[in-house]
Amino acid sequence: MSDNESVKDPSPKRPRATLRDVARLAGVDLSTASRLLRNHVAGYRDETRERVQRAAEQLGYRTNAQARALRLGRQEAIAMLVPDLDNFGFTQVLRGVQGACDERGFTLLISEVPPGEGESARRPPGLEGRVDGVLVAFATADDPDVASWLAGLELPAVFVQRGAPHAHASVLLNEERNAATVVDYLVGLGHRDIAHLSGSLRTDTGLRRHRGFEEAIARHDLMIRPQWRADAEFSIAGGREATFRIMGVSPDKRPTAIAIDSLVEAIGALSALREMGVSVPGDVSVMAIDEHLVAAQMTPPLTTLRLPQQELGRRAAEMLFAMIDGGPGERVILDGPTEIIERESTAPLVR
Amino acid sequence: MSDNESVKDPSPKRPRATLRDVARLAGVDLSTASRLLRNHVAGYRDETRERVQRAAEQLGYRTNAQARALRLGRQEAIAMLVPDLDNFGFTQVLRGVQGACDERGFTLLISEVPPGEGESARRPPGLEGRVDGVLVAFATADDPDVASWLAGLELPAVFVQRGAPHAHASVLLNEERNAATVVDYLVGLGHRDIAHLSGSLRTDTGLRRHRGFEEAIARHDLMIRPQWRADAEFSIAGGREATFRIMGVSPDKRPTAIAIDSLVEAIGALSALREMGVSVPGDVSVMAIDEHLVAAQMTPPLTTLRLPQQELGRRAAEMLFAMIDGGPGERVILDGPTEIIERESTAPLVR
DNA sequence: GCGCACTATGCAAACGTTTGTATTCATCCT
DNA sequence: AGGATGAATACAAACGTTTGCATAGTGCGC
Repeated sequence: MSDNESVKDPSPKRPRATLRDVARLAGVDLSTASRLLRNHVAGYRDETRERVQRAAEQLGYRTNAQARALRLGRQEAIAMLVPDLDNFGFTQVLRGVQGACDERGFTLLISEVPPGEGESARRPPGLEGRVDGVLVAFATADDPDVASWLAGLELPAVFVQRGAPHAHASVLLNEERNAATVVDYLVGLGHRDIAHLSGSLRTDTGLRRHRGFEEAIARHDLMIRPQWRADAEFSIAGGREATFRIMGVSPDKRPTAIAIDSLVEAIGALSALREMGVSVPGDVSVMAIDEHLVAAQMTPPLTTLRLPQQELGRRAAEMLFAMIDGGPGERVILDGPTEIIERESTAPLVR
Repeated sequence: MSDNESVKDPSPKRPRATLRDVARLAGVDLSTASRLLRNHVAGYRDETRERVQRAAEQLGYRTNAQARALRLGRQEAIAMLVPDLDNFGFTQVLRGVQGACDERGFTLLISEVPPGEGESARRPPGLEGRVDGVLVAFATADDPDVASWLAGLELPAVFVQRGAPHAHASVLLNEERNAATVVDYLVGLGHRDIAHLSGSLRTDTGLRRHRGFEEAIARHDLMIRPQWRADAEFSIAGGREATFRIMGVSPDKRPTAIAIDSLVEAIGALSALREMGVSVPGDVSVMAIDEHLVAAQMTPPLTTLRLPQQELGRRAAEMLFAMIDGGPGERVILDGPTEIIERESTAPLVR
């Protein structure tokens, strides 16, 4: 620390104009000002309305969100809880949520809640009275600790993207289909020995992709070695390690393709394969679910399945809004369009 | 959309217990309950204190943040505005901020504010009355549009990481030194023809790194071709394009090393170099400022300069807290420790 | 037994809104 | 002309806290 330099005080601290000030200046009652500024009110003279508007403008009036919240009993704000801001999977979802919030005039409060290790889990403070509902993108929603904390919040909650505890409102993608799409693509390239590097099977998403994978394998009448199924955390390290497990067999027993449940894991996988001297896609094709610009920058650039994440976020937010308005929660599976981004980590099987 | 399934209404909607309820149950006055629950009050009997505490517990009382905020005139919350959640540079800073907030019991509101294209810039709504101050990590703080919006907020603001308009409170790193560190390292490897792929020169950070680079070059008594200075946006695409400019000269006029201002740009650079068939580090060494796990996964793994970003975030938050408490803003340059992470994108010059 | 200094607690106002209801005033109908 | 109607606006309560001040109760010295 060095080289500090003070700075002129930015504001002369004139206290903010209140509604009362506006009313006084416009020569009307408080209630009149309130109604006219929220403007969906008929029954006032245009002249009065204008007078109030001018007064507000002149004083630089901005409505005090807390007072409003207090009176209304609602915040017009929601929170989105993500386990890890570094995970590429979330930013697009967040943007979808953000868009929906902007439309409704809701404030979005993003909070990173690293998956809890028992009691040490961070419980973001101040959600308490600050938001009307929560979007939860945990991998570990089943964690009883997190679950009970969430319940204690007594707020409408929608689980999104990463799976949901039983009977909770949620909007998820058709993960069975997504996993199947990957398998179908790889089979289309001629592969028959396909491994699955799954995301955590403790998550709904992981389980459903697993199911989809298995069904697709069966549908194509393929066989699979037990070692070809490896479960990992949604992280670079998890992907690396699982890849060593999958490929750590004699070369003739290796799969010719690996379907990977997330981009972060795929990045780890690439790193492991390089270390093992396995050529991609020469020896093994690699394909990941999740799309992000960075996939194009790997060596080789990764073939991915792009998911409609933005729409996912938007729908989840909309459901949450509906619940805030008293509606019931639902469990919806979003069948939005996916897209295979063909890059260079996959190739037809030559034998 | 398909397969929707309704879900049992999660809450019987018992209205939240208020302080009045607690007081009633404990048989004390509202004010007593209030004081005892915020507990830094002497002068009450222990028995009363306990009675209140028990009542609160029994009713599951949680204080209503708005009411409190309204009364106190402050939110105990701050916002951090980042231009792009996809940029690796921010997550660590965010964690530092988060840590500081947790300690003070402040709520952190993260918001992505994509750099504005004139009027279309998104102004996150509801900052208005919801936070006591703002941390700004824009690249484009000089944008008059953003600046005036920020001023209109009339909130204490601290600029962090990406540079600050004149005379605004800020905490930045010693970017001159950082740039120099990179140059020194490359020179130590024997390089004398060093290019600089800068982050946007419209940012304070960009300018200061540029200055540091030039000074270091001069200090080592080196020469530099004009084409070796390329300015780019802080993005993958920006890095790619700038690299084509730098290397788009006859091979004998190419630099032997490139110092890059950010990891995202470096990722783009690697992609461009691969496309041009330039070997890294065989033909050219590449080193980037900013560290992130993903740097280890590039081909080749990138040598980087790790910045004390977490501390940066923490300090910025603390300064903001001080300003919220009425203190003056400062401009501080953080001279925290940096670390060179040596990987495989740099090599000694052989000639 | 009276005032005094405490100690422990209650009273009430205030923060800035929103909104149900009351009021004023002009107009119209019969 | 007198009451009913309706338009335009004002009154006042309420949301859930915090906090300055007032008050009731206790023990004490005289």
